[in-house]
Parts: sequence; structure tokens; C-alpha cells
Amino acid sequence: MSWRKDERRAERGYHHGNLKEALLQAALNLISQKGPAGFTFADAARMAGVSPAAPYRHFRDRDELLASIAQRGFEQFESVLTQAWDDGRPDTISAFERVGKAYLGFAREEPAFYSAMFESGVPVDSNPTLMAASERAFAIIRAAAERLAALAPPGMPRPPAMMMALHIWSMSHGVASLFGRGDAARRKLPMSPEDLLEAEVLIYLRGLGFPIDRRAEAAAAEEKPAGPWGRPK
Amino acid sequence: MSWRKDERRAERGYHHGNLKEALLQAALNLISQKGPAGFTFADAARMAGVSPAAPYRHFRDRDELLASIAQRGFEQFESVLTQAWDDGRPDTISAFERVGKAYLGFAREEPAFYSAMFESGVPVDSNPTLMAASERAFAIIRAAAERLAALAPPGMPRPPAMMMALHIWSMSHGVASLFGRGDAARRKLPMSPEDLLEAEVLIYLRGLGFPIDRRAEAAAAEEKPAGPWGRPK
DNA sequence: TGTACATCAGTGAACGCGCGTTCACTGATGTAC
DNA sequence: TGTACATCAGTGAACGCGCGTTCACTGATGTAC
Repeated sequence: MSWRKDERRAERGYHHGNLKEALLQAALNLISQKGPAGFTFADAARMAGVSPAAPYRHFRDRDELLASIAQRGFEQFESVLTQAWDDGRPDTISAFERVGKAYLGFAREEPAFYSAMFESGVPVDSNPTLMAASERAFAIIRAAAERLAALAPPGMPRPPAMMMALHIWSMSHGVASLFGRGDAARRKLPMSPEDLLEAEVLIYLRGLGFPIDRRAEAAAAEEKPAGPWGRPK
Repeated sequence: MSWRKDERRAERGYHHGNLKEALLQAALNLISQKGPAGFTFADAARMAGVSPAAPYRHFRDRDELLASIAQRGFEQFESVLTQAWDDGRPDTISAFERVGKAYLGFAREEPAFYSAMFESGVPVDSNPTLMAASERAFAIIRAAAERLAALAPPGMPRPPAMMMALHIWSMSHGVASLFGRGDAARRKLPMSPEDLLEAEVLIYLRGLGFPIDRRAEAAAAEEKPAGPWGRPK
């Protein structure tokens, strides 16, 4: 068995070269396998092929590693949302819908990041750089809401963008963490989380006075095969 | 130190009498202190004042204990929601609002239950009785949505109750788990989670065609002191 | 270009600790007669 | 009413294990001259 380790070492030499990165990747792997609770410092070291003392050169303790992951998660999240938003092209509404889908996509494809960011118990506001990363991600949603609010038809009271952003965020997070997660705790749903969220946001926007076509969202409900979804008789 | 333990034993005799209950309480305590990850079987035994082998008479392992807590959580959740709903008295809309507040109240006052139910990684659908308890709780929201849907004014297409229920649930869970939690991971908000959720639901219902007074929800936004909330200029 | 030296990343052995789990046991309780 | 016995809940000692953390160390890298 031990030749494996030796071989690894032979390949890479005494110095790893990129251990910090490797530890983050290893931890991510472990989190996505066993949840944020089920990874240990020693585990990560083992997976990266170094001795259990090596990680201490890069992280003070397990919590610091976890916080680093959450931070990187927020950065990647921001980048995904930014790309989806694409500064509101080609039009605000469809870009907005793309952001919603990107949100769910991230939660499903990166459950390890998502749970480190939102469910690991890392208190975001205790770490300034983590806090800043989190706020940069939220800022995308907020900017999109701002643009949407500016689109308010004449005669309609312009909704506060911050409120809209918080509403949209809570809808997205709610759907993602109940029905759209990438792990075993995902709850079954008689439709795709994407459709559920899209209908939810459209109805909400109509409630704010936006002229949303009623058929678009009705279609989302009707197209599905019958089931607990409860097609109206 | 050991007299403490002896004294405890002297008080209660050789048999504990209600150990299963005591273990559940102990675990709840530990979870609310350190999160669902931070409690151990041995810890719970110690807190209940019994030997580390004693819990095995009542639970196969840690996971079974955790599942029991989640189950009890859903039962209590159901009871809280049922009481708040009060079969739609005095009128459907205000009872519905009460349910929303009760949802947030439960999440804040029972963070240990809430996280065992929704964030502990216990897969709900792997355990039939847990699944059933979860469904009974959701059924209250669904029943309320049903009554609300039946209230649709003439000429308005009646919204599918299941969809409404899922939308409301995701909003409530989103607000609760981002802003309304009872532990350190709670995010700061320029208003109360209750007001945020209430406005969100009202706007949503208006989007479905319900005649919701616009002032009610505007008030929620305006009454607050200025801040990041972004009072319109 | 070569050499000496400082710096740094990773080693591996060691430690104390608490956990999960098992075991034969013992004390208490309930019940049959 | 009393006694014998079965059942059951909790004991406490023991185990192997893996974790977090420390330590003096060593091998590699970079740099000053």
C-alpha cells in the first residue's frame, strides 16, 4: 500500500507546489460526498497526499479552510450570476430569468459550495473578506432588480429595488435549498425547480404591476404531466 | 466531581425512567448550541446523566436519534401551523398571514428543530414515518392555499393550489433560513423578516389577481427607518 | 558562474483525547402462581 | 399476601480508531555576493 504514497511523492517531489489549492479541492470533494459536517482536516490532507501536519502551513484550522471555501464559492457564484445577467442583454426580463436559472444551476451543480456558503454555519459577518464576497454576489441580484424597477410602466409606483432583490433572493434560495439541491436531501417535486421558480417570480412581478403575459406562466403549470401538481379539473 | 454524578443517580435511582425523552432533549440542546453537526451520541448521554452505553437501548445510532428529532420537529411544526391557521378564522387572508408569521416564529424559536428538519442532511424520503410527518406539516400550507384559491374573484382564473402552496413554502423557507434563523448564521436585514415575508406574499397574491390593498404592503416598506433598504427618493 | 545561506514547505513520529461500540454484569420492576 | 422468576434498563470497563495539534527535522528553492 505504501508504494502508492511513495509514488505520489516521487511524482511531485518533496514540495507539493500547490498544496493550498489541492486542499481546497480535496475539502470540496469531501463536502460533496459527506456534507459540510463530514470532512476533517486530516481527511483533506490525506486526499491531497500530504502528511497531516502539512495543512497547518496554509490554514489555521478547519474553520479557516471552510471559510475559504465559502469565500471562493461566493466568488464563483458572483461570476456565474454576472455572466447570466450579461448586463441585461438582450432585454431586462429575459436576462432576469436567466439569472434565476443560473442561481438554481449553481446550487445543483455545486452543492458543496452552496452548502458551505449557506448551510455550514460559517457566520458570514464575522469575516470581512467573506462578507465582502457575499455582498458582491448579492449586488448582481440587486443591480438586476434596480434595472427591473426602472422599467416600471408609467403610472405604476416604482418598487424599492432593495426589497425586490431580497424577495427574489429568498424565492431563489427557498426553491434551491428545498427542491433544487444537488444532494440526497433534495425534496421531490412534481415539476422542475426551474419552472417552479420562474412561475413564482413572474407572478410576483405581475403583482408589482409589470405587464407579464399570463399565458407564459400558465404554460409552465399546464404542460406538465398530471400528478400531485394538481391540474385544475 | 464524581459526587455530582452519584447525587444525580441517587436522585433518580438506577433506572432513569424517561431516558428516551431526556436524550432527545439533550440532543436538541446540543444542536442549538453547536449546530446539527456538533453533537455526539456520547455528549447526549453525558448530558442526560447516563453512561455512554445507555442510549443504545433506545436508538440504533446517532442518525436514528437525529431522525427522531426531525420527526418530532415536523410534528410540532404541524401543530404550530395548524393553530395559526385556525381553519381560516376569522377570514382566510388574515389567517394566512398568521401562518406566515408562525412559520418564521418556529424557525427562530426552534433553530435546533428547524435545522434538524431542513439542514441536517437527513434524507426525509428514506424514512416513511418521517416523510409522513413532513407531509402532514406541508398539508396545512396546502389546505390554506386551497381555501385561498377558492376565494378567487369571479373572472379570475383559479390558480392551482399545489403550485401556490409550493411557492409560499419556498418564500417562507427562503426568508426563514437566510434572515430569520435563530443562530449565528442569520444574515442582517434592514427590516424584520416578518415584514419582508408579508410584503413578498402580498405582492405574489396580487400577482395572482387577488384584490390586495397596495397601501398595506407599501406601509411595511415605508415605516422603517431609512437604511440600505433604499427608501425611494 | 558558483557558492553560502536564509527561507520556506512538507515530514513523520508522537501525544492526549473523545468517540462509537461491545460486553458481561447488576439493579429494579412487573407478573405468575 | 408473599415469593420466584423473567424481563428490562442502565452500568462501567474496555477496545480500537481517527482526529487535531506539536515538534524538531529535512529537503528544496531562491537569492546575495
